[in-house]
Amino acid sequence: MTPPAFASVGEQLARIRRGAAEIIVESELRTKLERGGRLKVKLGLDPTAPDLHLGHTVVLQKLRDFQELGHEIIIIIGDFTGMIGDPTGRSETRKQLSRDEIRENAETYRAQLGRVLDMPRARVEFNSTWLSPLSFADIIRETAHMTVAQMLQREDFAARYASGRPISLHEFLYPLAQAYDSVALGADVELGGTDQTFNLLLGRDLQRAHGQEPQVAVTVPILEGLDGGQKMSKSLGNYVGISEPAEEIYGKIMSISDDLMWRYFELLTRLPATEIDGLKAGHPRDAKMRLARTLAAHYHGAPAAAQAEAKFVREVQNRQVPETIEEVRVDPEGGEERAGTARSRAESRLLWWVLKQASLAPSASEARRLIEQGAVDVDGERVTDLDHRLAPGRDYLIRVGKRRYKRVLLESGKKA
RNA sequence: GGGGAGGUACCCAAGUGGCCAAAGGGGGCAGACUGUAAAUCUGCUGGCGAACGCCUUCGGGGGUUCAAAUCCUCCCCUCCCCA
Repeated sequence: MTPPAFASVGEQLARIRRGAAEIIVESELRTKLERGGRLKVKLGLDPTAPDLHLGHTVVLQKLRDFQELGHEIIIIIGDFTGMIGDPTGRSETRKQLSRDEIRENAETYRAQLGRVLDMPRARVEFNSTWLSPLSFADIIRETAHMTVAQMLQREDFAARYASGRPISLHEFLYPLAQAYDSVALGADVELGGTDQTFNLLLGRDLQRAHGQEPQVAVTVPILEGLDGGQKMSKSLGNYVGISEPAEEIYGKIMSISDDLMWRYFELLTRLPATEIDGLKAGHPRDAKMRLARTLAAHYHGAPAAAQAEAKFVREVQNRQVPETIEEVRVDPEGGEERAGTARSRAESRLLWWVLKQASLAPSASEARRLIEQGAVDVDGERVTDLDHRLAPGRDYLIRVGKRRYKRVLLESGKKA
């Protein structure tokens, strides 16, 4: 495949700048572009979390920009560094992944990355390729290029050090390993979130130490999660995965705050500014629907997005009962035996017990709380009576909370 | 090596013999309000066929006591200061 002819340096820079947080150093980037060759543009990915979410797509879109500008993009699967774990404040050493797990995760990555990048034209590397052969002596030589004071410039190290929380020595090696990747590749540009700034800069230092021209660091903003506060991450549960069904993406986007919505418009879509301004003038709900539709369509196509929207309007805005509801069979004889209580079972079962059996509540206590708080509907009727019983031999439409429906068939219990 | 401070529920953090299933905050869940908004207000937030009660839970193991998050003891882990 022939790469498209390079756009002018000015156009390229404009494209790269858009949505970027920082370019360090922009004049160096200009120089590199002016030479006219394909730049090696690197992005490192952590192999332990192969489920990409919208937060990841911010930087991936930027990588896509470089790709469309004709440069060589290189995805580094951090299979070696993955065993260290990037110290993000949580002091947790990760377990080493097996070869098979890594291979499997890499495949998952490839499939998911394909939703944003042109994978046939992308280069994928595993950093174990050059990191595992390093000897202890090699590593010592590399560590000699950095100082503790330098490490403590990194914000989360500094914060932990200041507040007396532990910093394991090996955590210092993560940025070093990442920097070494840049050396091994001779990277011209490295991308990352702003939280990666330190690591990217260390790459520059290490490249210099190896007599290479330092890479340019291009950072993108960190996307806030659905809660609008912390960054989007799987472990915080405030994320939208790009592999999620269109209706999930749609629904999750509709639940974000208005403030956050504009942020998402800016970082996740490529809508022209004028169009966004137009949306700001209208009803925020409509703007949010537009955002939800746009993102759902991006990963699942326009038809699926339209369907998701229709479903949302029907079930959520118009509060209609969903068309498809999970059905659960509950055996009235189920559960643990308890002396003296078996008699009443066959005739009827307490609602809270049924909720637990149908997995509508994790425990009987929780089920009771939900009933007491008015969160439970049976066949459209709110039930707040803890003693409410259901007769076996028929099914019930039970709703818990705003949107959790299940059709529960309480069996007759006359088996054998 | 010496000295000091700590490890409490999902997270932070009170509690230093019974009134402790353990204050307060965050988070979460639910209700009200809505645009499934957000914000706000209110309630709930270990488990067990209610309440009463019982069981499990205050780093881990032993022990003292009628009674232990709290006292003793050994062990594990973290941080600070000095060397």
